[in-house]
Amino acid sequence: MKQSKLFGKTTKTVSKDLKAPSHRFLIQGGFIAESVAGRYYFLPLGMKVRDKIVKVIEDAMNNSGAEKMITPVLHPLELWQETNRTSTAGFELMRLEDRRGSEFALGGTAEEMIVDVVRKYNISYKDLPFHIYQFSQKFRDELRARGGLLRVREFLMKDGYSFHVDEEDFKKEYEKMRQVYLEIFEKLGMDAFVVEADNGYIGGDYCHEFVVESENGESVFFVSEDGKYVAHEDVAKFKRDEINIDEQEKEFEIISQPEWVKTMDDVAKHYKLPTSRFLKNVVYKNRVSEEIVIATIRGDLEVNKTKLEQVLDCVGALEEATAEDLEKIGTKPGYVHAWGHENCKYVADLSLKTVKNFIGGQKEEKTDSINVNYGRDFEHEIIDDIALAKDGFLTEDGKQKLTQKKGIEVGNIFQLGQHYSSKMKATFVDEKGEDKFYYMGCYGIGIGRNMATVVETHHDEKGIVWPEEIAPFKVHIVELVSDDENVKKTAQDLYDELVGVGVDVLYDDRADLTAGEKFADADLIGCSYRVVISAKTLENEKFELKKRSEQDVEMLSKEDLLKVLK
RNA sequence: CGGAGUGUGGUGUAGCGGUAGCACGAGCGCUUUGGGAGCGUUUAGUCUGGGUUCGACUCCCAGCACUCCGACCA
Repeated sequence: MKQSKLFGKTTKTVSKDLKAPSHRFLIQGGFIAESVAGRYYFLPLGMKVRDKIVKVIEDAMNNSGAEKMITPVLHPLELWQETNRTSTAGFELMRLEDRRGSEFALGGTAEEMIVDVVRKYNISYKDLPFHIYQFSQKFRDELRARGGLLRVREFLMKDGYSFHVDEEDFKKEYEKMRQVYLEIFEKLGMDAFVVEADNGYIGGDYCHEFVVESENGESVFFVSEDGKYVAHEDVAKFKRDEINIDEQEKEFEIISQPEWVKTMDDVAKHYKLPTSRFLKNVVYKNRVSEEIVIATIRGDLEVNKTKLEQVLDCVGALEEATAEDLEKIGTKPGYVHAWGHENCKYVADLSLKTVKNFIGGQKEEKTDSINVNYGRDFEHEIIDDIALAKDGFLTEDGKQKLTQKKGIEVGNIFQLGQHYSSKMKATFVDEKGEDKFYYMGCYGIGIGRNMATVVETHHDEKGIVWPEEIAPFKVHIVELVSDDENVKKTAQDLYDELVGVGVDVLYDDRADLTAGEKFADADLIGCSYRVVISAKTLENEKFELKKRSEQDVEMLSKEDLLKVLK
């Protein structure tokens, strides 16, 4: 490709609003352009990279035995109604209607479509297992897009779905995909953590996220010292330290307490005790059932809403309660009791068993209760793990420290079980001639997000340093403008020769640009090798070669140069 | 969806209740050519709709868009 003909330009300045390096460099380098928030044009340069990432994934999938296909982008809404995901899907579905009044969802994930196509055929256990996948544009009505390609409303995703006779067979595929995914991310130049995660609205029992550590990531997860336990904050288990478990239980009392004592900090100050000695109530409302949920937890811990939803089996349904909600159960913010409210559900965190003689739980304007003991003075019908883990907490067995990390979720694999096949009555015939529901898994990778994540992890102050596998071009020939006609001819000859043997080359043939501008662009775009041809290099009949990832330049004869680049 | 903020040439920005300025880019001419070069010249702008005012880019209201925080989120 000749750079003079390349559509899309680099820019010297870019809005300071673009904080994520991937966002800034991809825009500045002319890889992508914003249409509206969360929707991007991929310019020719960005398309080159995207195609290469697609190729890496496609090759890996095909090698694993999966088969590529494609579903329509418009999904009949009835399918989503079959699985009851029109309202419960965590993301708002984008809906539309054709002029005959048929309703569709713009695909955001494709479980229903795939199950639907599979159930159109009479399939025997002999046909199983199989794994079908696609690359397709996904639409998600994200409330807030951010960070350029890191979180968007429309993006290319590889999503695969495997079908099995039972869990045992499925597990082989799950394990295989875990390896395939790790190899894909390695080829893309990234080290991914395999993180136990929450299933969310996809359904099923367990799943893993592949997370690349990064400052600009949104996934928070924990890693044990030996690296064997890696879990997302929404599922991370940890040991609650025993605060004063040996203390003797004292007599329950209601005592007076100054009116200024309102927050957790206030009580800690007033009683001169750590916040772990107090009871805390966090109130939620189930937006589907309207039920009020009161989560009671040790004062120094926080409730993890996702864990709470898992415990109550109401994924995505909880929201913070408002003052009006509290009124309905006869109280107001700051005066929620740990027992006694009618028409609401109480859930306790395991931490309530680590403290004797809690303070709090029955706060009124001028009084509160002290020496409150869980199990003696109050007890909730549910006690479970609903607390947020924090950096430095111990693993469940108490043997290792957990380190908190932040990263970008670049892919994930899900166990779906018979969640979809049973809801959609998708069956195969087993060896006894009986209809059985498929046992399923699904596997996703967002292409644009991977592209952004590569930039997040492969850049310096001047621009992107693409891994060779997915660099837009392997070689960037930079011809420095000169009176010497020979410079142009030498550059053109080298370009023709490399292109002739199938090397991917970008040739900066632009006239009237200074060396500085050309070098700055080359650094920004980030091709793996830069070859400079100028009057100076020609003096010795040499070519200057520099790897983008290294500082030093080499002067090579054409023969040696071709050996490196071919 | 709640809170905050911002909207000025293609891009990045300044400014003021009274003629809208700078830089980059783009076009042309000349010069220059190893880290975003110089001179001259041309080009192009106050988000939309109302209101206040003699006069609004500026103040007020509404809408839209974008950014940030929260909520939400394979």
